[in-house]
Amino acid sequence: MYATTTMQNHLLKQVRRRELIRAGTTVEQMVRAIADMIVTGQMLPGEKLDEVSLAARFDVSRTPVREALRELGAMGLVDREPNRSAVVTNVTETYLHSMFEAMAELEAICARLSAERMTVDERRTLELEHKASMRLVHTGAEEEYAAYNTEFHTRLYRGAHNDHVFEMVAQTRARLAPFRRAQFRLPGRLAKSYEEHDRIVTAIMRADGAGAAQAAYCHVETVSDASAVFAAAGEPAASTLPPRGP
Amino acid sequence: MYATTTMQNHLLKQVRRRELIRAGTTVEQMVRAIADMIVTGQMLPGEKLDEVSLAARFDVSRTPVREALRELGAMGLVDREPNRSAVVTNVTETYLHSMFEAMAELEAICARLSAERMTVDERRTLELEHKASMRLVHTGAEEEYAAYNTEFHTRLYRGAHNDHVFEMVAQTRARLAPFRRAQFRLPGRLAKSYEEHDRIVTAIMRADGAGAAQAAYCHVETVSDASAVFAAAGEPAASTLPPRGP
DNA sequence: TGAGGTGAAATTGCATGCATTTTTCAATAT
DNA sequence: ATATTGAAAAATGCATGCAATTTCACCTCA
Repeated sequence: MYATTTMQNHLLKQVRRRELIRAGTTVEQMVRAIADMIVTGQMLPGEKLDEVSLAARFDVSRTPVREALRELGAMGLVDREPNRSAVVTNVTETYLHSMFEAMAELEAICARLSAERMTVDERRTLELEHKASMRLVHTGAEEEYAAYNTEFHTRLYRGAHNDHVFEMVAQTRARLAPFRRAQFRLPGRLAKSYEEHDRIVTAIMRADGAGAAQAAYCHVETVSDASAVFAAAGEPAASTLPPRGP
Repeated sequence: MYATTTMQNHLLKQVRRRELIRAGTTVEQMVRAIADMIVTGQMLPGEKLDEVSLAARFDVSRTPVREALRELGAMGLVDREPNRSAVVTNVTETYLHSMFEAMAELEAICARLSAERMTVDERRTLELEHKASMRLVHTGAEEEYAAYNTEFHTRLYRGAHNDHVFEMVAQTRARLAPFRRAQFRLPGRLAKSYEEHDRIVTAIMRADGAGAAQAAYCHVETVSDASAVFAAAGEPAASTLPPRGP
């Protein structure tokens, strides 16, 4: 299937090795590549990931492919069942709801801790970049704003100064990614997002932990509502968080 | 190394298959077995897990062993680096602290949600079992109380009715397990634990979410302090959570 | 037309083997 | 005595091959 002679394989391996000097082992690279395809929507929930195709695609044998899939399974990005192909995780509406709710709780924690712990530098950067993002809102630069938005939230997660919380929130965010695509396509979403960020930033600058938590919780709530959310392969899933703060 | 003829292998496989009917694939079984050894302290942080030994021990080839190790790595129970043996995760004091803090936050969330969402049955069971546990405190049955304690907390996690939060808290608990052994060996710890449980249960029965969260946060805080906590291979790590509720 | 059965092809699960990297340990130098 | 080096031993990374399971097209029969 991967029809190359031993000789050729060795040559290929040498070539690949050089590319990978700054990219870790084959498996790590594959995990990143596949995770990225899932998170960015190049692979959709429900899509099959068969080992032979992936092996051909990455020009490796099935062994590293299987290890990558196992890791992706542990990360929650793909579902695996014995003797079945791995599948991009497609969660039930109930589970999706639980992830959004958990995300709101986690963001609230990060916002609260950020309000209490961010360094002067972190606060300054947060506020500066936040204000700069207004330009993107005015020009309606959806793509750019989406990128900025990711940075903004990552700053919150880092600002909490808790590595384990950071891991959890990053993992939850990755698993949620396939289901929150195109959230900035909705009209007026950019401006609303900016305003919500503003409430969070203001509270953090005041070291108002409770206020920051409340604002962050509500922010995720509206993202949860605004997101183009699909439960099972294109089936729309209404999903509203309970109307409380933490 | 695994010196068996093909013939013998097939026979062994048949035998194993029967044992595994209710245990999933070889890899899944190994993941459970190894995770259990780590969580229960049969393997200590820093201990090496070499593939050949594990293969011999479970009487399989290295291929499934490698997959199991990769999954355990993704779960955070072992550390893996390229071309190195896997090692039972041994975290820094700082990271350990961040896990305990995260645990406190997660328990607080579960307690709050439990107070708001537990069914009548769940509340009744929680209270009944809690009261029954007083007997164990009086008789000083440490082992039994530890088992009950696990059940108690699992009930809280379930009572939150949020599957993703449940997953996160379960994973955090598993990763913390190697570092919190023997927490009930300290004199008076059983009685104190019971009292703290009592505050949580009382708040939940009153549907007092904030009170339950506060009580749960403090409970983890004292567990964090009381735990025999070791950062790097036997090095004691003082670890106190900040003196706040969520 | 559709439900159910059948066998070949496709796919997964695991064993084995080879190349490469790390580890070990003794010999030598400082 | 400690540090250094270098080659043998051991361990990991990945390719390949075979058995077992699943999938799917096709056929049969109601």
